[in-house]
Amino acid sequence: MIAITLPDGSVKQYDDGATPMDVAKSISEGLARNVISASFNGTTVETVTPLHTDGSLVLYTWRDDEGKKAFWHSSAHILAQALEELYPGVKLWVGPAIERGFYYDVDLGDEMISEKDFKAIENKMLEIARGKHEFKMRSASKEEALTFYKGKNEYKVELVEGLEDGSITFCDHDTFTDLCRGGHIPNTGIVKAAKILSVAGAYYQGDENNKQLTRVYGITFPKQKELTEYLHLLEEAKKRDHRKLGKELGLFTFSEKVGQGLPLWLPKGAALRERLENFLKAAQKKAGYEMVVSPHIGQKELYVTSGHYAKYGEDSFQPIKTPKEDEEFLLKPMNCPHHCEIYKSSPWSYKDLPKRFAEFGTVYRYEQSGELHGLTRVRGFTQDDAHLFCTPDQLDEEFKNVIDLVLYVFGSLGFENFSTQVSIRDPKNPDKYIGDPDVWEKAEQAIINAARDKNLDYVIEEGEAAFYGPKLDFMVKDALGRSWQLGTIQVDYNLPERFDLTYKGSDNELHRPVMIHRAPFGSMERFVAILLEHTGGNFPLWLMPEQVSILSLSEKYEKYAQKVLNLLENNEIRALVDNRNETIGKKIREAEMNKIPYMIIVGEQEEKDGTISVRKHSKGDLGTMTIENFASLVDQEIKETIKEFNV
RNA sequence: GCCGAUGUAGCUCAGCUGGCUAGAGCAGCUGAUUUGUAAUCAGCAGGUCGUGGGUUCGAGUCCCUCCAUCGGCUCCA
Repeated sequence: MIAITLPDGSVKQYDDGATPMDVAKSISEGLARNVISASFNGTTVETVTPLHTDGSLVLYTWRDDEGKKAFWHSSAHILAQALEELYPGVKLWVGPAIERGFYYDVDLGDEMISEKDFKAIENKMLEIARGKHEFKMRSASKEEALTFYKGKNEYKVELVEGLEDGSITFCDHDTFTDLCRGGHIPNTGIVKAAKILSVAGAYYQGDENNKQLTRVYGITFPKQKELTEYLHLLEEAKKRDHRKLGKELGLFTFSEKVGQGLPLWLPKGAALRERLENFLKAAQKKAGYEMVVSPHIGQKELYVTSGHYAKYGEDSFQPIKTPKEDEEFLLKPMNCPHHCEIYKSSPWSYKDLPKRFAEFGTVYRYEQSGELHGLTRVRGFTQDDAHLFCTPDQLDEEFKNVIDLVLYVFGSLGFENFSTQVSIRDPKNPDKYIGDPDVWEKAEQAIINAARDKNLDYVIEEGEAAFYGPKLDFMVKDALGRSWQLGTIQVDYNLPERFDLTYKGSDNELHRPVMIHRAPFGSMERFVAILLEHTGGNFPLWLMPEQVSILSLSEKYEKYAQKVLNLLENNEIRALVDNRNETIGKKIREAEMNKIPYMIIVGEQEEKDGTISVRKHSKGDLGTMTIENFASLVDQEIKETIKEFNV
C-alpha cells in the first residue's frame, strides 16, 4: 500500500496492484515537487526526491542509502551517454554507484580526458538530464545481448558471456542503452546538478595484468545547492588533511634525501607519539603485558622459517649482505618471528601462560611507490605490537580481553565511528594461506565468537585474512571518508607450528600454544594521522605537546611569566612562555592558529594580584583566576577525557 | 608498479600566448615601538624556478628522462 501526501493535506492512494512504475510515473510527472511525504507498507518517509527501483514495490527517497544508490547509478548511465556522445567509439565497461557518487570505467582508445574536459561532460550530462528521459528496463536473451555488443564492445561481450540466459536485462533512456541490473530513478530529469570529480586509471576487472581503462568519477545531486554544499564539505575535509596539519603544527616531515615513505618526527610530533605510547604502556601493564625489545634486522632465514619471506620477500627491503659471503639479513618487516624466538628462549609450563610480549617495534616494508600516502602508508613505521602465547583453552578469553583493550584505546581517543571486520580466507584462493584448513576453521570461529560476545557490529570480509591467520580489524575513516585499518587482532595457529613453540601441560606432555598478534593503534604513524584528521589538530588536552602558552603583555613581565611557568610545571602542565616583542594580539593569533588549548596572558594587573588571565582556544577569554584554579581546571578536563584501564 | 595531474624563497602563492637583473604576503634578520584578548611600523636578506638533457638568438614558460608529491587502480604481513 502506497500513499502520497500533498501540500493541501490530501492523500493520494494507490491500489495494491499498483506497479512501481505507476507510482514513480505519477510522482515524477506531476507531483514530484509537491509531495510532502510518502508512505509505503505503513511506514511514512519524508520525501525529498521520490525514487524507485524496479522489480520490487519499494519507494526510496534521496535520504536513503538505496535511494542514493539508484540516483547515482542512474547518473552513471547519463555519464555514459554523455561520454558516448562526446567521444564517439568509446567502449563502456561498468558504472556503479559508490559511497559518494559514481564512476564509469571506459576504454577511450586513443582519446584522453583531462580536467579541462570536465565542464563539457557536465554540461552534456545536464543537457541529457533536462530531457527527462524515462529509465526503462527490459529483458533480453543472451543471444540478443551478444548480438548487440558483438564487434562493438569486447568488454560487454565478455560480461554477457558470464551471465546466465534469462537473467539479462537492459536499461534504455533517450537514445542510450546499457546492460544493467536495474535500480533507477524514474527519469533523468531528477538530476539537477552534476560534477565530474576526477579521472583515474583502473585495471580491467581489477587485475593489474589487464589493460587499464579510464575511470571517470562523478557526483550528482537533485539540487544545485546540495552540490555546492558537498563541494564545500570536500574543501573543509582538505583542511583536516593530516599532511597539511602535520606540517602546520610541526609534528612530522619528509625528506627526499632520507627517502620516500620514511617519516621524520619533529619534536612536537615525537612528544605526542611518546605520550600515546605511555598511555598504551600503562594499560598494557595492567593487562599483564611485558615489554621486550628486538633488533631492527634479522637473518633472512628467520623470515624463511616464518613463511614471510616466501610471501613478502619481494616487498621487503632486499637482504643486507655482510662481509661474509653467506650471511644475509633483512630489515625487520614484522616483529612476530622475533617474539617467537623470545618465547623459545625458555621452556614454559601451562602455569606460565599466557605470556604477553609487547614492543613498539619499528618495521620496514618496501611498499609500492604509488601506495605511499602521508603517514597512513609508509615504508618505515612503528607497530604497537604484542604477541600473546596461550593455551588453546585460554584463547577465547585472551582474545576478548584484547578487544576490551582496543575498545579502551579507541574510546579514550574519541574514535566512536569505527567499524569492525572479521577478515577471513578467500575461499576461491586457498593457496594463499599456510596451515591446515581445520585449524583455520577453528581460528575464524574463535574470532567470530569473540566479536559476537563483545557485541561488535562486525562484517565478515572474505579474502582479507593474513596468510597465517584470520583477524579482527578495527577500521576508521579519514577526513575524506577513506577507510583505514587501525587496530587489529589476529589468531595464529601456524607460526607456533613453524617455530616449534611448546609448553608443558599438566599431563607432562609438550603442547602447542596459540598465538595472538595484536596492535590497538595499528601503527603509531597511521594512528596519529587519523587522529589528526578526526580532531583537526585539536587533540585531547592530555596529548597536546604544548598545553598552555604563556603570553607576556610586554617584556617587562618576563619574570612573572617565568614564575607562572614554574608553577604550572609543578602541576605537570606543559607550557611555554612567549616573551617576544610583539603585540598581545599577534601572540594570541599565533597561539590560536597553533591550536594551543589554553593561553595565559600576564601583564601589570596579573603580576600585582598574583593571578593569571586565561583564554581558551576557539572559545575566548575565560577571565582572571589563580594559578591553582587554572591547574585544577586543566586537571579536571584531562580526567574527563582519559580514564584508567580496568582489567 | 600502472593511469592521470602537479612541482617557482622555510610556508602559501603570482608569473598571459618563450623576451630586459623572477615577484608578493607570511616566517627570518636589524631597528623603532613595550603593547590588554586573532596580524604595530620601517628596513634588510632570502630562489642555479624538483633533476638531467634537448629545441631556440633566447626557456620558469616548449619537448624528453629521472625524482618527489597529489587523485585513483593494484597491493597492504
